[in-house]
Amino acid sequence: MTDVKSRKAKVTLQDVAEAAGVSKATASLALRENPRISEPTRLRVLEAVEALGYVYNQRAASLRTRRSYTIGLIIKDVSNPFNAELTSGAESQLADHDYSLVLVTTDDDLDKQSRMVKTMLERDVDGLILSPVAQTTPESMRALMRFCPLVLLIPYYPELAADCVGMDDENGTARALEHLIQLGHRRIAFVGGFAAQATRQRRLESYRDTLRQHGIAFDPALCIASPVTRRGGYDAIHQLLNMPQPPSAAYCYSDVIAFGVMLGLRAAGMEAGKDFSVIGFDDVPEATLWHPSLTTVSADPRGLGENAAQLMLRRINTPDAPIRRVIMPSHLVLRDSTAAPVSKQPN
Amino acid sequence: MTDVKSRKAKVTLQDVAEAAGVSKATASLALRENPRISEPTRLRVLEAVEALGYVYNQRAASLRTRRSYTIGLIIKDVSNPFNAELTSGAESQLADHDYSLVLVTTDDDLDKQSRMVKTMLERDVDGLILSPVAQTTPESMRALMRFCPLVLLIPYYPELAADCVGMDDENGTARALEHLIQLGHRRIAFVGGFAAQATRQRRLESYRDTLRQHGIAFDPALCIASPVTRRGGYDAIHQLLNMPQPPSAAYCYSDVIAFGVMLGLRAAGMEAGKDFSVIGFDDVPEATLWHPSLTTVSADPRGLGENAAQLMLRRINTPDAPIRRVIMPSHLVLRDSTAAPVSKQPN
DNA sequence: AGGCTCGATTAAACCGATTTACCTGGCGCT
DNA sequence: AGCGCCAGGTAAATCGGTTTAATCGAGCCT
Repeated sequence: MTDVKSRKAKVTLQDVAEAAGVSKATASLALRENPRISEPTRLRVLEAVEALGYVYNQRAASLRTRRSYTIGLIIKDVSNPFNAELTSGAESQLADHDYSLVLVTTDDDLDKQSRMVKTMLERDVDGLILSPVAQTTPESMRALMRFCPLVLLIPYYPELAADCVGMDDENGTARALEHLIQLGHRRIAFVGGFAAQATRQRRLESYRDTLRQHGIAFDPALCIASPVTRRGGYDAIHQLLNMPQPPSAAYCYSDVIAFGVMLGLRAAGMEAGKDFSVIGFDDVPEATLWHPSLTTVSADPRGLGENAAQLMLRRINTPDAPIRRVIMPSHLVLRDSTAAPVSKQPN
Repeated sequence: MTDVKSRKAKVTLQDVAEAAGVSKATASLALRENPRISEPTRLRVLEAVEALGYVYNQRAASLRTRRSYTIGLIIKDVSNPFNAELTSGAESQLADHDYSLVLVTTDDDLDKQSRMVKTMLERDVDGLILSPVAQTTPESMRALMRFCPLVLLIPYYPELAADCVGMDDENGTARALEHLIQLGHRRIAFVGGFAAQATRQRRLESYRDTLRQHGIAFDPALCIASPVTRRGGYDAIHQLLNMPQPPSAAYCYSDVIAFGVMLGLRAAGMEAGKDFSVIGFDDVPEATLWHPSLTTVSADPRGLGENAAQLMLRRINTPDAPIRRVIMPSHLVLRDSTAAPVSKQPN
């Protein structure tokens, strides 16, 4: 129980070995519970550890073992609740397996992403979980994979042989639109996101397909691109309501957009779930809290993070395993922001 | 531009040195831009780096330099928006100074906290930013400080000589209550949190003081302890409304509690901002979105995280600097969840 | 020519662990 | 007694950098 005041006094394995009257090698093996070390000596070492207040230096060890037990998570921004949940899921999953999470954000900037990837590689993480910014090229990802195991987070590259976890955009979108169509809606807007986003492209396609299957013509004027922010949704709905033939419902690229749409509706004297129907995507915790609560496609962000972590651990433990793409099922959560259209619009 | 397929082929500084026809020492010094190395050789080294695709191994270097450029952040849970913002602030601040953030969560469990602290120490972080769980003892913190620089996150220990960043609970609380009193409220509840929480103690004290200053008697029956969850607020308001002399307003320990209270009011056929006044604490992003939007004490979680990171960097760079306690100013944000009481209650 | 200085470079120690290959003493067996 | 074997330990190499002290050659001066 040495109560040294100074912070400098780092106790090393060497010190422990000396205190226990054994060699450094023995001390190391004893701590790793190697059977070659007899029980009595192991106990002596353990005592010395206790007495000196030794703390194991994982960093030093990793130099030899070539395992840092550290995974990098690169996302655009933690404050977004979807990403916060995702991070939470990944962190807890990794912690359960004695891995640590080092978190960096890119602010959706390709340049910063490159810098951060470099930093992570220099930090010698055992793997990288990456939610790439929109402009990321498949080539750069391929290059990255030569340096460390990689799990891709949402926008997946079909041409890239990489583990990844995404969402079932198609099914989610189809369910959402079928719900609206069933309620009687015919003019349904698609709101938010930009054309460059792969995820949006997939959803947009499903949107189109589903409409077609139900004999509804696709009207490009009803597709509004916008930043993925509340403001984006707010402005988009404003634009839509001012059309000569406005829609009666909106399928939104994300909950955040949907919130903006709902605010915009209120500002226009309308109410979601009464005069207009709104569906989001993600099911962030806020979705249940809004008034009216938001009907949305549930994407289970936490599960996404957990799965990404699991894929990573699997890859690390069996590097030659076949690549796996996990598609998280998504389903429609019915709440109060959707209703039949206010009539007046014939079948 | 060697396009080796195998991932194993780690290029080391030694390889670079050989390729550039210099010694390992020279290569190292060249990369660190040491003036002792002549420009021509430095360029040769740089070329070799490029040609071989060398990536610097910060981990190996840290063994000698004794700097890992890594800070541990230990919080209870990332999915809580307040903590997500805080994390975001800390991360971006650290990234600006080439430090990385390793994130771990405790789930508000003392045991897990101990394990995580140990893990972080073994990972040899340069410092620890810790938001301690309620039962944490000052002694354990003091012990921890012997191992690495420490910045404490909210519940601050007056008896502990540690850098910390907290919020101005007193001022925020006083403003909130004065606002309610000004509106005409006399029976004002204090809702949420548990007696063990230091933060709650401070706010409760300010609550009491402010009431006294305005000649209002303190009624312990109006103070309801509860878990810091929506459910906690929901149940608490239920209990309060069933009192013989129910309050007309509630000052809540956190926004989350306040949301629960508002839900509870609605369930009881009442509406915040009309039949009852509600004030929260934290100003999480959701607060503006609720209907009615929540009057709350703004605590700037992102700023909190940024300040914590700054304190940490300062401590690392000047270990002997006097300890600093940053109190983030908090102010009342007036929104729609407060109004004059429904009369009937005389002065 | 010899002595000095100085700038550029390098050999070798070091950081704190892991791990391999070798050593040693005691025991059982013939 | 002699031999082999084994359990229990240890010396030394290793991981990939940094840093210190030493080396080396060239130029300058007298």
